[in-house]
Amino acid sequence: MHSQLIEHIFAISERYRLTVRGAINASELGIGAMHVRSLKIIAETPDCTANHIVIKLVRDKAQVARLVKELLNIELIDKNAHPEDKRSQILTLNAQGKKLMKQLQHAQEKIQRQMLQGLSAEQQQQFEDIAQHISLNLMPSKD
Amino acid sequence: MHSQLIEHIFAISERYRLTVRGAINASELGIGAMHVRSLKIIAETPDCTANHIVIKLVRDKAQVARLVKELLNIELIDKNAHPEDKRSQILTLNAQGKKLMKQLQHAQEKIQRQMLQGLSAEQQQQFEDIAQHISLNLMPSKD
DNA sequence: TGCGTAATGTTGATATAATCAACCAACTTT
DNA sequence: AAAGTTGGTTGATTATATCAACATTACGCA
Repeated sequence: MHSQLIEHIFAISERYRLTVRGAINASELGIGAMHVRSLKIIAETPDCTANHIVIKLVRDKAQVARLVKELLNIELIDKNAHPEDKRSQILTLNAQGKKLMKQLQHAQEKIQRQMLQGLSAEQQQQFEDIAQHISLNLMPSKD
Repeated sequence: MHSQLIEHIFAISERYRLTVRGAINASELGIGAMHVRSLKIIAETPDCTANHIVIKLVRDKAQVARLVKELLNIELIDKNAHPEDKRSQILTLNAQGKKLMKQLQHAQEKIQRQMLQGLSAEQQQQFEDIAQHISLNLMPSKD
């Protein structure tokens, strides 16, 4: 059985996280991996709400609320009233957030080049497809 | 670029962790994913030391020291003097630890069957090989 | 239209995991 | 013998996660 498989997955996840952190001086900004992931979701989602982030990250809404609050505090994002639902706010990157997002993108591209080194395009695609398959297999079911 | 790739990796890692946790009633025992990983390392390593766990998990030795201490406190492992190095202790699973290890193995086999469902043996092997390749690519270098 | 339920978000409290620094004893190298 | 390194411990702090309770708003149904 592939008991080593999950250790490789853990290793990739942990090292990627550490590498991104180092690359953007996360400590200086007082943000961590989860802040970064939230920023990415806000960047790529029109009309992004906290609830959307909860769904995407599969996280407790309390936790996401705190992440959003922290991003507002360090002025990387703005929030605006939802046009239709008074409970919600629309989250967007502000100028500073967009700037950081660019830096982040450079860092992540570099890391991805490193991680995918020595792999053919076909292998990369296969790996991504299987990773998606596995992650869906592990999706918490509703029943 | 495969910016979704790392999100799949994160998803697999996080869901696996949660699933194992649930499967062995980790909260009852007061242990978490890192305890479990440490137990596995102790189980499969003759003459296991805390330092060996540090190397395997790529973790701060302070953290591993605390993990080991907690495992000693809940009486899943024993420690014995190292025959040659007074600084070290040899860690081993005791009867209770071995029992839990069996439970854990059942749980992990089940989860792995779930995660690998719908994948051919060849795909599984390819995925594991590429995962190992990627994790080595991300290994922190000494220079 | 009013009521009950669900959804969105917030806050407090607590638990798990991780990191940095300083320290001690033991081992290795010079 | 002294200096440097290693294995481990502890305190302090930070990051991440989860549970529970709550308030407000939205929705569905009788």
